[in-house]
Amino acid sequence: MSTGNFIKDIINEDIRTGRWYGRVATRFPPEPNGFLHIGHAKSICLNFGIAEQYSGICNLRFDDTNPVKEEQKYIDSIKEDVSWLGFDWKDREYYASDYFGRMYECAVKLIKKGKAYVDDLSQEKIKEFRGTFTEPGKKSPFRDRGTEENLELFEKMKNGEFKDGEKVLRAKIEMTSPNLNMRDPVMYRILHTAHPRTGNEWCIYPMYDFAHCLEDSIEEITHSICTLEFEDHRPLYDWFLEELGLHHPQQIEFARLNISYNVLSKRKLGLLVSEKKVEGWDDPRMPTISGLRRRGYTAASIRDFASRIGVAKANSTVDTALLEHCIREELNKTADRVFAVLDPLKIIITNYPEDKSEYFEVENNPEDSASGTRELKFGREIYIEREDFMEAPPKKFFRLAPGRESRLKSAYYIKCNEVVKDSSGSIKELRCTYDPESRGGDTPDRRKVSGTLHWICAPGAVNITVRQYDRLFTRENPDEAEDFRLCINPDSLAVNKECMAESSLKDIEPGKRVQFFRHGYYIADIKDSKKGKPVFNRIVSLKDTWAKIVKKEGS
RNA sequence: UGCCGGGUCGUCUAAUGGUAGGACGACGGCCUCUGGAGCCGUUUGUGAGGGUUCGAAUCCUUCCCCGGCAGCCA
Repeated sequence: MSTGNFIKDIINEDIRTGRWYGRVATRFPPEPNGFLHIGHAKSICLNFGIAEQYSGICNLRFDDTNPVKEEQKYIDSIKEDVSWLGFDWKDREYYASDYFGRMYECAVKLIKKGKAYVDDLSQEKIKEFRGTFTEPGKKSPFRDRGTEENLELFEKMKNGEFKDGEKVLRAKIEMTSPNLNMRDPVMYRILHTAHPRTGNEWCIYPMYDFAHCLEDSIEEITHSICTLEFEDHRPLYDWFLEELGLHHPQQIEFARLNISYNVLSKRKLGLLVSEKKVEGWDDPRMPTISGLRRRGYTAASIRDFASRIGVAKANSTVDTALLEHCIREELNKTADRVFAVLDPLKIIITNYPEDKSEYFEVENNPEDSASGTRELKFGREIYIEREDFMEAPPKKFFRLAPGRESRLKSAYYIKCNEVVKDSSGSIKELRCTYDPESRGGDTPDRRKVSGTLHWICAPGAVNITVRQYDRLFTRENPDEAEDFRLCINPDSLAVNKECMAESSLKDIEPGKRVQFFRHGYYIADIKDSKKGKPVFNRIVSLKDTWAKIVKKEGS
C-alpha cells in the first residue's frame, strides 16, 4: 500500500549516487513535554518505516534541552507509545542531555573561531535589536567582545555565576539577514533548573537550533526528517555543522498531520487535560496515541492510516473518516460479534411456554470461519433495542412494528400483537407471538420479514456500562475558532449504564474488542472494566444507512 | 507586503515531457439472517493567463491564492 513520496525519492537518489555509502539513519526526536499524538505517529511510522525499508536504523532520541517543561513521566509514556505502535529502537535510546558535554565543547570551539559571543543584552533588548520582517536587525554592543573575554564569560555562565536571563551565548552570523533565524540566534541560555536526567549538573542549556543539528551529527544520522515549520531553520542547521566541520545530515521537512474535528498540538491537548475538559492524556476522545489505544484503536490500524495519508510538503487536513475506515476494516475481519442491547425494550412472547428455554448456535464472526460459534439462551422474555420498534413506522423503516413480523437473529420470527404503555404513555413492553416453524431464523416457506434484530434473553442477561464516544469538537477545524475550547462537543461522551448484554460479556477480558451486533465496535476499557462489571468504550460505530436516511428526511 | 515553502477530484495522494490514476467520502445498484460486510457502477480535479513543444500537471513567464517565520520553546 505504501506509495512513493518525495523523501524516498531523495533517499533513492542518495543511494544511487552513493552519498552516504548506502547508509540510511533516521531518528524520532520527541521533546518529553507531553504525550504523543497521532501526528507523531505519522512521523514515527515515517522514520522507523524508512529505516526498515532501507535496512537502516532509526534512533529514539529525547530532545530534552529544556528542563523547565520536561518530565520523566513523558519519557515513560513516549517509550510505551512508540513500542506499542510496533517499533523497536533496540538499544538506541538516546538523550540530547547525554551530549551536553560535547555541545559545550562545540560552543567553545565556535567562540574560539570568533563565531559566537556572550551577550549581556536583556531579553527585551535582544528582541528589539533583532528587527522585524521588513527591517534589518542591529548589532549588539557586546557583539565584538574579545575571544578570551567570551571564553571566560561563557565558563562563568556554565559555573552558575550569573542569574537566569542575565547573559546568553549567541552565534555571530548576520544581523541583517532576511531570515530572522540567522540574526545571531541564541545558542545557550541560563536556567537554574534541575533537569530530569542531569539534575543540577548544568545551569546553561542549549537552544534547539544549536542542539538539534549536533544531536543528529553525533548519531551520524543521514536524513533528519522534521516538520515544515523548521524549514526556515535549515540554513542555521547547515551553518553550525559547516562551521564546526562535523558530519552533516540532510534536513528534510514534510507537512505535519491535521485531522478534521481534532486539534493536534501538544499545547492544546495539554490544556484540555489541565483544564479537565477531558479525563487525562489517555481519555478515549483524545487523538493522543494513548487515547486512541484506550479508545480501542489497534496499532495496525494506525500504521495503516499513516501509510494511506502519504507524505508531502503541502499543508493538508485528513478526513476523520479515513481513520475510522482503517479501524473498521480491521475489526470487521477480527472482532467477534456479540449481542448487546443499549436501550432495552422488553418483549413477552405470549405463545412461548413459561417454563421453557432453549439454546441457539450463533456464529461469532461471519467474516472469519475459524472464529466458531457460541450458544445463546432464548426464552419467553427477551429484550430488543428500543429503536428497533416503531408504533407508526415511516416507509423505509424495516424493523418491528404493530402487526409486523421480524426475525430475531438465529432464533425465531416474532410478530408484534400488542403495545403495552405506562401511565405516561411511553412504551413499557411489547406482546408478541413467535412462529415455531421459524426455528433457527428461517421458515420453510422462505417468507420475507421486516429486518433481522439482535436480542437478549432476559433471564441471564448481564448489565453492562457503555460509553458512547463522539467527536471531541463540533467544528471541522477547531484551530480556526476564536478559542478552540469553545467548540468542544458537549455530547462527546454519553454513558449508558442500563445496557443489557449476552452472558458471555460478563467476564470479558479488559482490552478485548468485539462488535456489538448492528451497533459498532467496542472495547472492554483497559482501566475501568472489571470482570463481572464490564465497561465498554465505543471505538467506532458501524456505518449506519438508516441513520443517514433519517437525517436526510429530517433536513 | 522581507524571507522560505506550497497550490491535482469534496478530502488525502500518484503521474518526474506521452491515456490525469488510486484511496476515503458521497451517490446509485446487486447481494445479504448485521440497514454491517462484500460486489458493481457513477460523479467531480491539474489556481489563472501567456509561451516552448508533435505533445505540458510536469519546462519558461506573469499573476492570483494559501501556509510558516520577529521565544532566552521545540
